[in-house]
Amino acid sequence: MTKGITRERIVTAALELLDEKGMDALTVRALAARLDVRAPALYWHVRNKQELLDEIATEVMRRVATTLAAIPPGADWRDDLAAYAHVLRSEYLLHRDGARIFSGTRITDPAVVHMKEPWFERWLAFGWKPADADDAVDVVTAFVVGFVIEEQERRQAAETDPTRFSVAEREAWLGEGASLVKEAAHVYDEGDQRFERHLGIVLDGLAARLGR
Amino acid sequence: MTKGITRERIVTAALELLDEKGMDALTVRALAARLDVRAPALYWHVRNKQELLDEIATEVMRRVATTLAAIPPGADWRDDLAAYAHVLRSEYLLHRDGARIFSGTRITDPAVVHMKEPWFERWLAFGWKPADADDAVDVVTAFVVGFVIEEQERRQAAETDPTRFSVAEREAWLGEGASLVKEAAHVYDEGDQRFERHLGIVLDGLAARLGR
DNA sequence: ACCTGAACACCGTTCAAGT
DNA sequence: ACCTGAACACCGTTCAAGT
Repeated sequence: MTKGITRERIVTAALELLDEKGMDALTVRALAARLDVRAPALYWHVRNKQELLDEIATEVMRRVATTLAAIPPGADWRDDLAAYAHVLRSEYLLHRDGARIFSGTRITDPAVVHMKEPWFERWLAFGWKPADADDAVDVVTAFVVGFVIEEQERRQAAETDPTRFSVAEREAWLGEGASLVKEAAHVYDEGDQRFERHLGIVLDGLAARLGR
Repeated sequence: MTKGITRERIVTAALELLDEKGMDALTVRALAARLDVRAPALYWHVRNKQELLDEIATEVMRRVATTLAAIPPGADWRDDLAAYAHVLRSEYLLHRDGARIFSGTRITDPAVVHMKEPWFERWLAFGWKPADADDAVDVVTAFVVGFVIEEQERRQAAETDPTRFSVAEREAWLGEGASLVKEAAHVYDEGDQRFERHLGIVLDGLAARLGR
């Protein structure tokens, strides 16, 4: 009870560190320092850095699942999946490089996976099969992951090099030609609006395949 | 003309190294060794490791664009986008951790972006606006990125821990309950078939929104 | 113009030893 | 059971110096 390092405290501190300083600064040594301990101490609680990352990713997904469980269920699967997509994106956006780091996650806690069950139950009532529910969740997840990776990359690039994503600079960089590509760039919108529209497209696809 | 290190040769060697040994082994020093040169030499050709990664990602996207340009155009936008999705996934799968590394790409060569133009031209003939074409490409890209990240993660995990993704082991790990989640896992399919089905869903969404 | 040697300030991880 | 000190085998990057 002197130091009281636990897996929980390690994960919490790691997320704080990540948010404050970014992925490159999330080192075993820096994490140990934040917990007022020497680096090798962490290896008593966690096998290696990969396991640490798995643990962090699991915590993030636990927050997603918990947030969702607290939301009143929607009118149909479309509402539910939209809510999932929004919460997942929000949680990724909360953490620097979130989508990159936390996607392709090896969840370490079965309880987090169990939290899918109530959703599956509800969707079956709409006539889906378990495999359909699985497809739906995975298609939406893949889309959100891809979208937010691109989104966060863009934001970071805009921070370090503000000229990079200005329409004018981009046109100069593109040089002659590609007028349609340039025209598209002119009406390019970012953030929530774009996400909403693209998510709508994906959900429309599910409606077409799995029926509304 | 003694060593003849060029940006091109560096990128080619980096891709080889990545394929053979994986992402962690793609170090500046190992890359230099492969080119029969000392590490600092690379810094004459490339500003830093991030720029090197950008250059590699650009080469990968150049290959995607080149492969696509060599394919006879499809009957409609759906064929075109399906071809794009397939080529993108294939190119990612060719390289270890490909989707993770190459997504959120900062393309360094305008010529690669220019290669989108002919596709945009064709799709406008189907009644799309440039912004629609942009949305379509980005939604498909996001989906493919997310799908392949998950796919590659799964494969890697299966390599290092073959029991991890066996249905029986997973059920044991899940413990009691979550019967629908387990049922879905039973009929889970991997690889091409799953990709085809999920891509179909996304394309259906585009059809619903942007019209066939 | 292009490359090397040497150095700096770091990494993740292991392991004997301490309490 | 939990943590430290010291060490190992690395990193990316800089920079004076060489050719």
